[in-house]
Amino acid sequence: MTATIKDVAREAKVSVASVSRALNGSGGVTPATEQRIREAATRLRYVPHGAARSLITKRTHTVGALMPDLHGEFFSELIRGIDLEARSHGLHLLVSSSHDGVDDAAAALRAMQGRVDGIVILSSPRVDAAFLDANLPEGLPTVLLNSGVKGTAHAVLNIDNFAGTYAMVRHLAGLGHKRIALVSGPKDNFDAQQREAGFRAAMAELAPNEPLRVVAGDFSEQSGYQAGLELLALKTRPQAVFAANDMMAVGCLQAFKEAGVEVPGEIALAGFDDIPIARYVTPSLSTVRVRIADLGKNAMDLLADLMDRPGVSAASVHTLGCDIVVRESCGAQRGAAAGATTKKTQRKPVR
Amino acid sequence: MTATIKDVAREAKVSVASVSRALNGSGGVTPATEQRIREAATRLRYVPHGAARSLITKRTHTVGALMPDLHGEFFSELIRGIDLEARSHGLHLLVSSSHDGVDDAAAALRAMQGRVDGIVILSSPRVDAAFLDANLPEGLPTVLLNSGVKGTAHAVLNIDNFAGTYAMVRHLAGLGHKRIALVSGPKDNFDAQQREAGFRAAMAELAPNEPLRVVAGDFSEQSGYQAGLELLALKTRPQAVFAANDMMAVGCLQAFKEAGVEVPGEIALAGFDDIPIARYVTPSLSTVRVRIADLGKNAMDLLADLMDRPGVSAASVHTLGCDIVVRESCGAQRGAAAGATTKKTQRKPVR
DNA sequence: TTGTATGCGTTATCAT
DNA sequence: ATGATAACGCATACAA
Repeated sequence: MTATIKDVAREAKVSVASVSRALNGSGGVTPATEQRIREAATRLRYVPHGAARSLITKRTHTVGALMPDLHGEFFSELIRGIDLEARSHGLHLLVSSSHDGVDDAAAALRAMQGRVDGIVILSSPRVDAAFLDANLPEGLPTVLLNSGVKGTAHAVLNIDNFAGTYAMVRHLAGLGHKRIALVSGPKDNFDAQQREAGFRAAMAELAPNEPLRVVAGDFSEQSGYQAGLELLALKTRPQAVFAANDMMAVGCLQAFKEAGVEVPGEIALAGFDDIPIARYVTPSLSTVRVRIADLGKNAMDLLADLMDRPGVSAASVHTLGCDIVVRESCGAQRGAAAGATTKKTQRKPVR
Repeated sequence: MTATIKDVAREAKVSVASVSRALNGSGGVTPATEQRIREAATRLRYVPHGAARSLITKRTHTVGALMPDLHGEFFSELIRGIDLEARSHGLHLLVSSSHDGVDDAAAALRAMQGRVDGIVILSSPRVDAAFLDANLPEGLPTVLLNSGVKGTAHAVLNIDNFAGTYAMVRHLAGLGHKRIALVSGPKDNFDAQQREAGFRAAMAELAPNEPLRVVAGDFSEQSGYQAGLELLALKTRPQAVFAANDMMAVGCLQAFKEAGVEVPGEIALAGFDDIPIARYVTPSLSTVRVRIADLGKNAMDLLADLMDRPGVSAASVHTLGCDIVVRESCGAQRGAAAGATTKKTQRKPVR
């Protein structure tokens, strides 16, 4: 904070250029003088001034993470995955979370100018293609997470919602359940859309003669509870319920419990996400596991890749596979058994 | 990323100085030319280069957050609280989490040099007073979270573990339980130490004739499970168990369930933290709630305060109160009832 | 009101 | 191998 390169130069009786060379290992400096310089540096507790360095270097060794206002496990695990991998690439992490409005996000993005070498963006309905075009500096390496935006010039990494849902529906069908209902998520949410698509595709194939039962939710526990009540009121009750996320499944479970309907005895239940709560409810919840930290790690790897070779077209689409986790709520044999259902982080370049 | 202040100056046909003045509102510029400059700036999508600006300004408008490798709710809520409050102060957040080793943390701290105006540090056994003295740049505003370090030159903000524990023990005692056992946390963990101290103080006062039953845990669910088994094996079983955190309480609960011991009928149970899982286990878990986001918010406020007036001695100790949350596991009437038990964020300057 | 010139701390270029 | 010195993009003291 206080000692600059000049101080070190004076202390070691050399020029600032030599100090820079010695400390950066650029070569061209006698072992003897390097030794002297290093000693002077530690004696003065010298640490290069990041801003000054990046001004000339054009590199901040920092990546930004832009995400909406999230609570809970998803956020922390994602950040954790990104940060861990960033460190292993020698990069730091500038986080800007908790922004809800468009202008809020835009301001955050602008503020990252000249402070980051690349950005990971977790999409939300508000942060779409138009927004990015308008606010993202040209040429800044960017990775979009869970994004529906197509045909952008950016790398996109998605959870394999479709395959995960499909696999779970197949599992339920394999247990003999044909009347499977879906509790869907918010209409404008990308994950929710894909999960519903997966559900419809699976049902069309596995139970083509069943009428589709879809009741709308919004990813909240409360909406899951409501959906649970609606489902119980149906003339012909479903044999199984697939909720588009775990929180809604938990809400359903509560509704079923209060109505005295046994799970999985009278009705099977499954969710999506594998939040920590899933294994602690009674009965424990079968679900589709998303390895969130891996999502962050892969995003960071993708970004580091883009940063390494600038100018190259970044457009590509990647997918992170999910596993299904069978617990008690869907009536199968109890156990940790998890079948890998979707290919791991398969890469499919967009044309 | 590409347009600099010079480009704007050329475009608006003025000097760079005028551009700077106009865009920073330093005054001394005709409304007409200001208008012209602003238009040129937006046309060129000009955004000031952060590094360059902070080089001359000596201000980065960024605060750092240094924390150990944490999963889950605590991390995310803390970051959320800090980030939210940072934004309202016009500050950005540079996160460095997930470091476990001392040198790892030291490197992270060094890397923040010249990139932040202040730091929030979540202490861990490894990050102690000596570490901070050695690695913290002199004069950099710093707030220590959940730290046992005394007599440092920094502001310290702690959870009121002592009072929270005391209040819960009092609640249990008020329910008629006198034989209360403690499942303690890691010996080198500051929170765990304070919670044990609170437990001992409460027992000394509320059940002075009872022998102390303390079984060691390490904050993990597994250790709680083990502790639960040990407690069941005791000649005289405790009437209530207070676990130093919720995860251990959940472990206990599992042990009790498997042993066919009813909670709260045969044994009452309480935890600490109020993690989301607490309300979803059966029976739901009574616990001491820590408002983690508030912890982050207060830390950020403290830091902003320090940053505002430099040079002033920062030494001070602050405490964030907790509430007890009564659920089913301790046998009281069901309900949300939460009594505020400890003073809110009281301020006690250290001499 | 506006422009010129200097310096922030560093790396990179070019002499020596 | 080492030292001057010019950038980097910006804010500001000073001159006009």
